[in-house]
Amino acid sequence: MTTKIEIIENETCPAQGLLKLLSGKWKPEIFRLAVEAPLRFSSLLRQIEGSNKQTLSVALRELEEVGLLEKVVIQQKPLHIEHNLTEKGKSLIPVFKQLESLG
Amino acid sequence: MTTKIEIIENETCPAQGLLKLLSGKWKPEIFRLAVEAPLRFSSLLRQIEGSNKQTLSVALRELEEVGLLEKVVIQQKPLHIEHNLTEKGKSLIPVFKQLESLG
DNA sequence: TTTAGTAGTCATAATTTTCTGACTTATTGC
DNA sequence: GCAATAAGTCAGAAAATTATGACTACTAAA
Repeated sequence: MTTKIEIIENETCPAQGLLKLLSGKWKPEIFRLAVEAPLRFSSLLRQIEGSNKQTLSVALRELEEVGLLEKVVIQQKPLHIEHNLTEKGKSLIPVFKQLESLG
Repeated sequence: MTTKIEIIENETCPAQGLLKLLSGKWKPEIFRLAVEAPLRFSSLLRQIEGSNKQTLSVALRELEEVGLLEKVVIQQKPLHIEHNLTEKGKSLIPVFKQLESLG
């Protein structure tokens, strides 16, 4: 977490950046759930047991900052907020699939 | 680091495990160098600037514990120790390549 | 014999990441 | 009005990760 995006300096390992985007205690889980369906904050909090508001909030923000998720405000009566995979986020799905096939 | 391998419990995200193997400040870099050539502790320490003995030592041990690297003692006069990619380790190379092609 | 290199370990310290609980704003239902 | 849900923020505490410096054991060279 706190993936200091501003300091991308001396990035000698090209895969390291991407790997960092998905490191952090809950990010892979968040990503997996995002592949299945749009994310809602409060249901995420219920789905990922052991997690907490603060960390999920920061993780979502960071995943958005690096362009893997995007926040969508659904202008309806109760005003929903969804966090969806972006195209960049979707491009990571095959990598995930590959990781899953190993293990 | 300190990838508590014993506690693999409630692993709901299948890719999370693999992702964790390569998370940690220096592991992706170590992995990348291991793809290029067998690793030697002291040269690794020189190659990865900003790193330190302790962390590298723990990272190497953990990468070995999860079966991505293997320690090979070369019984020659000055007694060398090499850390090489295992088959499992090699199987991750395409995933790395994919990660690099994105970014 | 003193120095240098390899390959580490150990205890402790500093830094980062994650967690807890209180609090906020807005809307809906009773 | 009062409680509940959604979607958070904030400060501070706790836990995990990473870094530092000292030290070990062995070999080899000067």
